[in-house]
Amino acid sequence: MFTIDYKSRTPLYQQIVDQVERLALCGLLPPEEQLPSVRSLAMELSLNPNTIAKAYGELEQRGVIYSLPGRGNFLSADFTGLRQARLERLAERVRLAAREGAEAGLTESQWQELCSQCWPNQPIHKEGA
Amino acid sequence: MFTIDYKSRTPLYQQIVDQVERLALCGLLPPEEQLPSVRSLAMELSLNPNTIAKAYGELEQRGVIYSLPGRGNFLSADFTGLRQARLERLAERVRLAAREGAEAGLTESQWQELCSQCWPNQPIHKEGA
Amino acid sequence: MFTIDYKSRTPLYQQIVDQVERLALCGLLPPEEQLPSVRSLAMELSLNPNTIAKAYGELEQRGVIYSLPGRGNFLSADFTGLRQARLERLAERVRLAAREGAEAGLTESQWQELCSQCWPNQPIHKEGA
Amino acid sequence: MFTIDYKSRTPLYQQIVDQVERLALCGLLPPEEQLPSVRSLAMELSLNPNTIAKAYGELEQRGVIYSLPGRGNFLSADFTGLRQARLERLAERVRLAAREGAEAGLTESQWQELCSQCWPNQPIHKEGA
DNA sequence: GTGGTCTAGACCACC
DNA sequence: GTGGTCTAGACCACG
Repeated sequence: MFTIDYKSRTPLYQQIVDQVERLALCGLLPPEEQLPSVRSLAMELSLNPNTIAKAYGELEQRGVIYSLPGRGNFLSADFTGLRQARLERLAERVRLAAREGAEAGLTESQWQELCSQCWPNQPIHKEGA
Repeated sequence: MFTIDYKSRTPLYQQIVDQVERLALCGLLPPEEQLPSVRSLAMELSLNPNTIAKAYGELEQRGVIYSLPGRGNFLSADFTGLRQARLERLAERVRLAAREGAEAGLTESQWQELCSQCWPNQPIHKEGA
Repeated sequence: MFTIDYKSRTPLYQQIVDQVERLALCGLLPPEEQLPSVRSLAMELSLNPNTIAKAYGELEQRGVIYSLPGRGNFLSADFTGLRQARLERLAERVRLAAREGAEAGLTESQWQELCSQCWPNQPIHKEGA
Repeated sequence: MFTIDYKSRTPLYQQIVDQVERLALCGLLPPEEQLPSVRSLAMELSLNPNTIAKAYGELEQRGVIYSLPGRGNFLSADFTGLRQARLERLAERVRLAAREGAEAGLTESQWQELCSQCWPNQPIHKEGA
C-alpha cells in the first residue's frame, strides 16, 4: 500500500505522512477508511513500530486522521482543510522558486515556459475525492 | 552584510551558504571579491567561528568560493556552474510542486495562474554578474 | 579496521577519508556496507567524534558514502565515479613527476625503468568490487 | 624571473623554493649565481618580504643556496645533493602512485602505457648544469 | 542507539 | 592578521 524509500534522507515517518496525505487527496484513501494497524504496517514495511506510531500521531495532530483507541486509525470525514493547507504551502513554495529563479537570471517568459513544461502529462488518478 | 534568523530550523551555516550564493547570483558579490574573515563574520553575527568555517568550507566544495590559507576566502572567478546547478534544482522543485498540485486537485489553468502570480514584481538587483 | 598515524602531518580526518576510499576500491568495503558509527569509531581510534564526522561528511560529499541520519553511514552503491576520479588524479600526478624528473636530468629510458620498478610486486586484494 | 600563482593553495614561500630548485636543476640558475635581494624580489612579486625571507631560509637550510650577510644570497657550488634528493623523492612519489593505481584497478600494462604517455614531449631547457 | 548542529577554546602554518 | 585542524562537551531529531 505504501512505498518507502529507505535510502532517502527524508525521515521515514515523514514519508508515511506524505503518502497518506497524497493518497487521501488523490481519492485512493476515501474518508472514514481505516488505516492498517501500527504493528501490521510496521511489519509490512520492515519499520520500527515507533516510526509508524509517530507518523500516525503527526497525521492525527494535523486532522488528517482520527484515532479510536482500541479500534484503530481512520481517515477524517473530509479533506477540505488538508487540501487548502497543501495548496497554500504549494503557493509559498512556487513563490520562493520564482524568486530564486529571478535571482539566478531567469526571465519572466522563461519562468512561464518552465512552469508549462512541468505540468504532469498523465492525469493523476482521482475518484470520489 | 548577512542576516541570520537564529530561530529558524535551517542550520545557521546553511543560511550563510544560501545568502552568499544568492548575493553572488544577484551580482552584489562580484567574482574575486574577498569575503569577511571567519573570525570577523563570527563576531559580527554572534556565531562561533567554527560555524562560519563550516559554511565557507561548504561553499568552497561547491566551487562558489576558494580559500587561500593565511590570506582569506574569495569568490570564484565565475558563477556559471552555480547558476546552472541552481536552475536545474529549480526545475526539479517546480516539477514536484506541479505534481503535488495536480494531486491536490489543481487544474492546469489554475496552475498557470498560480505561476504567473508568483513572479516577483520588483526586479532583482543585478549588475555585472 | 582503520589505522591512524597520529604523528603524520596529513590531517587525521583525511587519513580516514583516504583509507575508506582505498578499502572501497580494493573491495574490502563492499557497496552498501555500513560503516562503524561516528561514536564507536571515535572511541576505537581515540579521536574526537567531530573528527570522524568531518571525515564521513567529506566522503559523503564525494559520493563515496551516504548518510542516513539516525541510522548510520553506508558505502555507495557503486564506486565507478570514485575509481575514475582517482585514475584522473593519478595521471596528473604521474605527468608532474615525469616533468620534474626530466628537469632533474632523468632520461626517458631511466624514467621508464623507474616506472617499471615501482609497480607493486604483490597483487592488491580484490574481490567483487 | 619567477612566476607566482597567487591563487594556488601551495604556500607562496614554497612556490619560490620550488622554482629556485627547478631553475637550478635546469641550468637556468648556474652555481654561485647571486639571487635577487629579499626586498627587490618582494617588490617584484608583490609579496611580503617575510615570505621571501622564509623561502631563502628554507633554501639555505636545504643547502641549495648560501647567505653572505650584508652581501646577498648565492646558489651553492654544486647541485648533486639537491638532484639526488629530488630523484629520491620522485621515486617515492611514483611508487605511491603505482600502488594507488593498482588499488584502483589499473593493470601493469596500463600503468606502463600511462607512464610512457606522461613523458614530456618537448625537452627541458638545459645548459651547463 | 544513530547522525547533525553548535559552542568554546586550543594550536598550527602562512602572510 | 588569516584559514585549518582538533578536542571537549552539549543539545536536537530520528529510529
